[in-house]
Amino acid sequence: MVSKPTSKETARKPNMREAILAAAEELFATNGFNAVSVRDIAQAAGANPGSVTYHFKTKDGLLLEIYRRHCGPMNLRRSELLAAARRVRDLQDRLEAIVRAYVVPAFTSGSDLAGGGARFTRLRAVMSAEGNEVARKIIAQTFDDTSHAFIDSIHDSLPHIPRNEIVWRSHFLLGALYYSLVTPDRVSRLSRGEADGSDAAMAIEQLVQATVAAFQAPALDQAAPARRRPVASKT
Amino acid sequence: MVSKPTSKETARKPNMREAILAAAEELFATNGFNAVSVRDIAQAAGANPGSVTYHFKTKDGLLLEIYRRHCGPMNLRRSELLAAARRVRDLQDRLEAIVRAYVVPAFTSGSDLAGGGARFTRLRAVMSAEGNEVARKIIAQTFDDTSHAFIDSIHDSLPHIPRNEIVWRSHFLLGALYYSLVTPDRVSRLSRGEADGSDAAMAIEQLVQATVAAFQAPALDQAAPARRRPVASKT
DNA sequence: ATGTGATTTGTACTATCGTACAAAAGATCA
DNA sequence: TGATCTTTTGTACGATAGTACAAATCACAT
Repeated sequence: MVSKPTSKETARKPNMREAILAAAEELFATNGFNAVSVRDIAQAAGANPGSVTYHFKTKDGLLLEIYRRHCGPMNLRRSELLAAARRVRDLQDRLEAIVRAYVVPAFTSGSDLAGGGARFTRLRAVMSAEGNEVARKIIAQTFDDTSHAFIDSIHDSLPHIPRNEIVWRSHFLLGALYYSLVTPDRVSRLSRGEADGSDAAMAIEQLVQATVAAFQAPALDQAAPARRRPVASKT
Repeated sequence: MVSKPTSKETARKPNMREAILAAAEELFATNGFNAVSVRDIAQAAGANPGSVTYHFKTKDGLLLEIYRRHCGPMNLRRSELLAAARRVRDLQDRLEAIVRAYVVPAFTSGSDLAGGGARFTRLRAVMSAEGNEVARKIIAQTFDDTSHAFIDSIHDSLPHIPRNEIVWRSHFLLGALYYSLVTPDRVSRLSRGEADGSDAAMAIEQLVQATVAAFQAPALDQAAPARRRPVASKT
């Protein structure tokens, strides 16, 4: 009962549990939850199928543990970066810093987990698309607070934009962020090989630049209504 | 139960084949490909599992037929709207019209198929996230031409922006579009019920407004480099 | 009414799924 | 070393997956 260095320091020895988590993360993020079997995961981790059951009880439990592993550190990092961003004086700079505080942790490692940031964000994107229930629950109760904090901070920088519209634009930001991680090859393809969709640093810069401009767009109410002219629809 | 007059084609009578397609579309778009069984689809369509095999041979064949059904009409509609948009004189109006020509067919019906536009786009988003091979192939060879046409048209309206950056921003647009259809409830939640994420007309307007501004943002090269100051990172 | 081709049904087969569980192997310390 | 946990292995079980196929049913021209 004693003498087990309470799982905090076990990280040094080659750990089967960690290998399973990493393999599951990668496979889920690439192929979705249902397309990956417990046996696939075990094989990728060099483990026995029964070992997965032993450590995580069920497949859902494994997914849950992946989320638990990442949510805390990523949220913490975001909060720190957001706090720093809010201290920026210049309004334009502050807005950019806030957006960057939201984007950067999603692309880079959220903790000491090697390169797990982008992979975990990609996983979240896929689970979100599949309407995974386990993920839905834990995400709503983990990230909604942070999202509200970001929205409010952006609203402080852009008080003339209604909060609802900032919500929409934040939503677009998250969608763009997700999609950039899910299908980076499409960027390479459409640019005819001239851009690399897998270049995280470039993705961040492009995303921040585009998003800051999107946030700064005039609100819908305030957009000159005379200019609005819908394109002809056939039906 | 007699006498549905066989007007020329099979299109008029209540068709089991159509019911299966519609049910599959909805289920795939909501839960992903692997989470939905052929039996689920048959039950939702009020059909027999064997009927699915009869009409579409395999589950992949069913998915393929869904794509075939929608890709043509949606592409056609987009081309028409794009052609009209390109004729707009005012540059600002033209850019907005182009973006609208890209967005509107994704949200609304792409043909006579009832309300299928948004549903099919949601399906594409989910298949893209899951890395579905069948979808990947047909999408790349069906939509890439159209995407290039849009990118080139936008580039014509914004010649001072490098084409690569327009590719990035178009990519963000598609990501935002997808995500709006995949999790509209998140908009409702984060706006504390004040906005309805399922309001397609509102989503279109918000998306167009934000995206036009994003496209008009200065290029990365041209963004005043003195202003760029990364937020402090801890690691 | 009947024959014919198209469709629907019912069922069965094999593969693989998630999970359970007992036995083997390692690890830890008196 | 032997006793006691912890971890890994091997295997098995019931459920469900995709698909095949023969029989039943339907639509309709003759």
